Amino acid sequence: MSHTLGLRQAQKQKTRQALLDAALGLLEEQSLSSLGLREVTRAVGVAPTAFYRHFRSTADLGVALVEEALGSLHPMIRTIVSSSGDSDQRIERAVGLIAQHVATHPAHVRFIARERHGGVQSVREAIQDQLARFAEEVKAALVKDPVSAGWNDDDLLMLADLYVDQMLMTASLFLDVLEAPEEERRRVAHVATRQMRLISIGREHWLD
Amino acid sequence: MSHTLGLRQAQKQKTRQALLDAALGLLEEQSLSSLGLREVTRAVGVAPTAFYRHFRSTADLGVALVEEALGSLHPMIRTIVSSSGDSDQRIERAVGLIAQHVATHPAHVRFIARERHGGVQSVREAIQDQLARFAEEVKAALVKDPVSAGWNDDDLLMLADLYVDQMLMTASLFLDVLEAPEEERRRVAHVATRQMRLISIGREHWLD
DNA sequence: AATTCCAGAGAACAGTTGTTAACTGCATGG
DNA sequence: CCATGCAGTTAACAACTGTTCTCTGGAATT
Repeated sequence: MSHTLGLRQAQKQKTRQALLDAALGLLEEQSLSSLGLREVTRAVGVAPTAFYRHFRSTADLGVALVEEALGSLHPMIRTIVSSSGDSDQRIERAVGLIAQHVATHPAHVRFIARERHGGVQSVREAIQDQLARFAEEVKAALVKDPVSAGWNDDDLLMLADLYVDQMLMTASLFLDVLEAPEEERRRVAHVATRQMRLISIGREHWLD
Repeated sequence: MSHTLGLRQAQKQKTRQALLDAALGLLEEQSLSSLGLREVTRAVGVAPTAFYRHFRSTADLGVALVEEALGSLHPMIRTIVSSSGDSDQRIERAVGLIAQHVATHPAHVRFIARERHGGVQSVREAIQDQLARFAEEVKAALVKDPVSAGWNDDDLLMLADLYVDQMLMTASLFLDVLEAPEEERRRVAHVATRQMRLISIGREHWLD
């Protein structure tokens, strides 16, 4: 893998990224299934036909956006699951990290929340795949935790799924209050923290 | 309130319902923000301009669909929360009812899951409002449960929200496997049941 | 029986869409 | 240095969109 690209390919990737960025911006107030190819190229300042040099369709662009959006989320997950400390500390740190990620990548979070159940099949599938990966990763981390002693594989995956879903729900809630006064943002964080805590308590008593 | 409508109004409501039904059908493979008014009228077999006799815009129609879709869900919630028996029995009955509702009203469930985070603000808000109502209702039922003794209002609402979200997540999962072999549908039901159970366990030990 | 009302039809509008084909200019590799 | 490759342009297409205005037939009201 040469990381020194020719001027040619460098410029190409630059426009490609511009298309992705423009699309992400336009998707703040609509869904992917209504995103037009001309709309995107117009926002970038490039001819409509240039779009085809990079993507077969807007659905194709959507799949690329999934990679980008969930790629940025991946390192955060690793940080959360590898975090040390007691249960409450880890939960508060996790909620804080989620809030921070939503604040720095709001468009990514919005895109995933929106298109996870959205109208474009290929994009839905791409998201499901990546989330399944995340769940596997969470599960792998759970295995190493002493609390998980005696748990079977199925139950570990069911808990991992629950955590992933809860993480997305929380992220979406943070997104809704992004512009709201800090008081309300703290309220959302407080609710999310206690929901996570309740799940953790359920986890600790699962084998009773 | 006279429930005997004139021929006039009866025919009008009939067309209105036809528009709603056609829209719901078209929304199986796209999102509301890409649904065209002409598309809907064409599916019904009526002139495009007739649309305006019933809705200001497709967003307006979307809000009407929220009423319809979540209206059909309301009685189910009441059944679930007023269900008797021990925790495990109630959970299994709840999961069964959700599965049944998804099987009988798949388009409604898809619409809510899709547009909850979708691209049309007014519809998103309408869904949030209704879901907040549901959470209040769940909370009201939780108060009556002896397990909730000593819980404060905030924690009850946070648990109610968790239940509502979990219900929607489960419904969406059932939707994904609607056409799948029964084995996989049973697997989904099994996972959902254990997730609910884990939450219930957390609830029982919340005050420890 | 005469009048009003109104759900729906019809036609026309300016503007938009995705896709095609043939092009231009410049970075690239021989 | 010259030939090739290819990112992006230009022009044109048929098809589609939301919205307006005008009209019509039959139910509702008097």
